[in-house]
Amino acid sequence: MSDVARTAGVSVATVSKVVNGRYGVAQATVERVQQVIHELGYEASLGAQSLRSHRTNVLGILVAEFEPFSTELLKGASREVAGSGYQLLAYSSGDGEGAAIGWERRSLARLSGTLIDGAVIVTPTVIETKQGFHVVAVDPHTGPSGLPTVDSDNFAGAVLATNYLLSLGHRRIGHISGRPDLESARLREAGFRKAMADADVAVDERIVRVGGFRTESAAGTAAALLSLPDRPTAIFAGNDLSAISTMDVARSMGLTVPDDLSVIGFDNVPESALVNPPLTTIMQPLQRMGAEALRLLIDLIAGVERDTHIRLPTELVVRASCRPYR
Amino acid sequence: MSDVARTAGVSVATVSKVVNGRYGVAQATVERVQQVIHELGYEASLGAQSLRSHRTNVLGILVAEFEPFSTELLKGASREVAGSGYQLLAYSSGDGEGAAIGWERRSLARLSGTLIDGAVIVTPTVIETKQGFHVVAVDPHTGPSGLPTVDSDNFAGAVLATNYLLSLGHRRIGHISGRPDLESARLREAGFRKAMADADVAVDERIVRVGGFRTESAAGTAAALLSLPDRPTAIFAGNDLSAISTMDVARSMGLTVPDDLSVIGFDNVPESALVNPPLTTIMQPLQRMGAEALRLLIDLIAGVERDTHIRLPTELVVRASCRPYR
DNA sequence: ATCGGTATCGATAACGTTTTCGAGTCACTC
DNA sequence: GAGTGACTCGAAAACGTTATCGATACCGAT
Repeated sequence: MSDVARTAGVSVATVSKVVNGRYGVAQATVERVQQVIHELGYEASLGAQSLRSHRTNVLGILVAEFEPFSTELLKGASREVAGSGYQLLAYSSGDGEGAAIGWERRSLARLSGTLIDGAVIVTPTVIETKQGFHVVAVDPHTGPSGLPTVDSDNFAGAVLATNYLLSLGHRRIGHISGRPDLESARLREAGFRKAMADADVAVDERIVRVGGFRTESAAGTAAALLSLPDRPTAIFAGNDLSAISTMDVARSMGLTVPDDLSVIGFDNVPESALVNPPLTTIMQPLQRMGAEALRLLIDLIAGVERDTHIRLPTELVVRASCRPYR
Repeated sequence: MSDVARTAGVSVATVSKVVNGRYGVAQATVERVQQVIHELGYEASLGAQSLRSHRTNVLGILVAEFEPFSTELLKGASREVAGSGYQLLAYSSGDGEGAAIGWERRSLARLSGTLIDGAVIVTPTVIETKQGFHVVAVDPHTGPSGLPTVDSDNFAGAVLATNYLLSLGHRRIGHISGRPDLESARLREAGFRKAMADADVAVDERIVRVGGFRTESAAGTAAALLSLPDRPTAIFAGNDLSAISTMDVARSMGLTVPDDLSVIGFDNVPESALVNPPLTTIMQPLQRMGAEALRLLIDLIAGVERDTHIRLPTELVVRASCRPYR
């Protein structure tokens, strides 16, 4: 900036005023300075700017890692931010495996006082919101709490999945649930039980087990379920990862999907369409969730009065991993 | 930070030393300060930190938008950054459509003096590298120039695609090329011509036309090609978007793919597996490109001597959009 | 000739850090 | 008991920007 000032023959203060379009600079000076800025390719330093003015027109989206789930959200957010006058900054603390819990608090502390005007946090655990700074949570571990939240209807989606299996004639339906500390996992299990109850089908507790939402842990659970003497004819997995893992295990045990076993997942990650057979699953509108979260954040900053909890509908996506019983 | 200093009964200078593990602080003091830091949940402000020290342990990845191409790169980069001691910050200028060219220069200027220690830039056009600051380009418009670069073997991939169509017996093969200002598009066309020449098949210039890599423009080109009296029996599209667009146009003209027309794409974006029929295409290892770019950047910063141009192999992915001629 | 008002600009403090360097304390040595 | 060195700590400057406020110049009016 001082380069620009020197070249244009003015002070840095004047350059700053020109950059920010403040009143009190002669028209001729404005043009001259802008010319020099253009020539030198000057661009304000984000760091210094925010340090002083606490306003950057940059919104943050904080994720533990850039995996399929969060990158889909990112796409949606990116589409929404275009033309809003904001820029988007995605930040990952990069501690592999999200090993260090509390990443969301630390990242937020690092970026909030400075750098960004507001943030979308993906699947946060604990969240104490510093006041005067706006935060939107997407799919938080604990379900909608005090924070403005965007999530999808996990309960209804689980009912959808279970009813689909029931409609195919399955009665002996197993469930591989997610991590018990996650609200979404609890809701999916609850939806499963509700649908079973409504259909007057008793749930056999021996075929409802924790799979933990991860490939390896789900594989263990699937193997246990499938080696029972009266194994389930269909399995509702808590997420697509678990479902895919279940199909692998089934194959390795000599079972073919969907002939010997129907499997349905949850999430509709891109991979679910690529596996063999393509996975029937419940879609969460991830991109739309990202877009809604960003819109909500922008509105909050602008002071718009609105509903601060958005729940988006889930949908059944029928592919080829389920088949009528018998 | 001054809060921490006051609570711990020391000066901010001492706190800074503790945070950065500098020598010259008594063991007892270190422990007391760390205790207070933990209690107050203090985290250094990225902005102020970089402003002063020009070292943040944060690497940037600059993209025009978060679309499938760049988010795949991002996944790869994210995996690579884990455990490296760096954090990852993805930045998008957010001018929809990349309308404003020069976004890469402006974003870089905004973040480089401060905030990030180095950057990966995705599909940049012009790039003047400020010295003392490390930049890696992924798939640059102009091909490998002075900058350290990661790209995939577009030429060999195009040869692969063309040879596949030839091996199916097609002779009348059309090509919908990309934007002429992109090196990758030029290389793909060149590969196409090379393969045709090697097979002693003449290229009919009327069925080689610019499609521009975008859905709408490619649709126009496809429509023109397919309404020729002697339309091609197979089309090699410059990228998957163009290929998908071509299939749509073919369908709307009453042609079925692959029976009446074979189509092959390039990129292997996730969407290509989801369309009907699933698209046969050439895979670029996007995630691996992201990972390689990040590794290269880290090495450059560390001063490791190494090759600064990485070209990754492409691969044929056979799905269902091509069929033998006759 | 003086004054008030307006338009324009620049000096300067502040934002939250890091780094340098000098000052203070203490134990030891001669 | 004074000098020496090692160890610990804090004052202050600097990074690049923005906001405040006072300085200057010029104009027209009294």
